[in-house]
Amino acid sequence: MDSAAPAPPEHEDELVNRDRRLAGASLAAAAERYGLELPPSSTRGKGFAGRLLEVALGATAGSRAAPDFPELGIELKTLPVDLQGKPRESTWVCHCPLDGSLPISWADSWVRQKLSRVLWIPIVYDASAELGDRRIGLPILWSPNAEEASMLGQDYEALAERVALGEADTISARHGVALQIRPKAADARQADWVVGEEGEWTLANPRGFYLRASFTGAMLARRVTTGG
DNA sequence: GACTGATCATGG
DNA sequence: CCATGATCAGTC
Repeated sequence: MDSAAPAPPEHEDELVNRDRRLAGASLAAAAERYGLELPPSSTRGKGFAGRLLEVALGATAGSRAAPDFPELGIELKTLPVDLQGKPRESTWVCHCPLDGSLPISWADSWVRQKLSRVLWIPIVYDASAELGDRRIGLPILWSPNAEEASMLGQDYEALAERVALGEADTISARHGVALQIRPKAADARQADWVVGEEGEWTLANPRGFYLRASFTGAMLARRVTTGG
């Protein structure tokens, strides 16, 4: 049942206030409130927190390639953190095409668009917590400041250059200070046709862009300790 | 404990 | 199948 799901928020304030009312709730409690079944384990529940918050906050984009709140231009991201508020994981941003269609410049990139305005919702838990015991934290509405945009842009353009040179095979998660490229697929057997170093077509594992935990951690620390 | 590569679920 | 949503789990 999704009868408890609200209509899309019309203003940023409304969106943020909705999450403030959810803050402190466990995922189990929030799931019950919105009529979602709690997955039987965290392994089977990857992505559950994100889908739950989409329902709870009235996101509309579903699985389409659009912001979660198209009218507000806001992307919703849950961010798993430990009890000290430190990110436990990197953050998925978007697919990284290896077929020659990836924009070379940061200004034209989908990564920049996706990250231009993000509502971060911390999911707070320690290592022993079951999925349902993880708690929803206070939201942070974020846009990259000059320093953050500069870091992201430099990483992006360095990575995009490697992709453009057909060095897909040599791209690993080791590159990039804030932004990295990692495998992103149902399993390692999945493959896409990509342009190789000699311009030939070869198969490679699908990749995506991720934000390193060190980057989101610094972002959170700045926003929390300075008040915004 | 951090980090990378691998993997799980849902919907169109 | 491909996009969305991420976290797991082995290795460094």
